Amino acid sequence: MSDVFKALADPTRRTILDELAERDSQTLFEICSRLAMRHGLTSSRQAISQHLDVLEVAGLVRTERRGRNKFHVLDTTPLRAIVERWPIHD
Amino acid sequence: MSDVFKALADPTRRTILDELAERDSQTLFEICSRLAMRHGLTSSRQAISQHLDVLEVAGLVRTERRGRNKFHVLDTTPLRAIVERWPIHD
DNA sequence: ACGTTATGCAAGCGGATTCTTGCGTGTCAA
DNA sequence: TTGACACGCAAGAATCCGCTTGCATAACGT
Repeated sequence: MSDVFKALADPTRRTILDELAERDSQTLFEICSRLAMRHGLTSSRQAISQHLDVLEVAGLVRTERRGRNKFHVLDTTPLRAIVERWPIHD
Repeated sequence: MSDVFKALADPTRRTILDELAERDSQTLFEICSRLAMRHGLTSSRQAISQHLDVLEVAGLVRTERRGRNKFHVLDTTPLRAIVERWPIHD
């Protein structure tokens, strides 16, 4: 549970989630280039790879290997616990 | 926006939000003693005071001074943006 | 088989965070 | 007015995070 909040605490990781929300099932290289093109991020491949590890441990990203590629898919179910923990009033 | 996630990244701060969700409008001393009694936390008064500052900057806690007391109330409206940013499927 | 491509692993550096420590300020009660 | 109480401020130490750097591994094309 703590992993989810720590994962969301970094702006680069939140942008990665945005990118995966737009286009699901991307490889690391796709994510790197699209982050640079569309979101103006200049992070290196290794940095983004480490961010994806954090997101995967938090359960916000699931992965699937095919050959030498690793595809990443968004999983927002851990976010449900946030809303259930502290009810939102109007 | 980033302040909200950073505030939620710390387990002590999340416990403070839990405590304020149970019993709203508490002073710093009330929060300190109830965190120790009911949640088993051993943080000092200054540490909790700094945590409350972080939560207030994030907009998750609002405060009101009366005399020498400062009352803290929970505000969950910043959490709405989280759910709206990445839609939750079933 | 060989080079290229996509990714993994791990040590180290710099900056941010958390907590402590000590003192300062304003408020209340007697 | 005096002392006790609730809280604020700020500097230092220890720890944590994100990033870089360099090398390693495995799959694909030719």
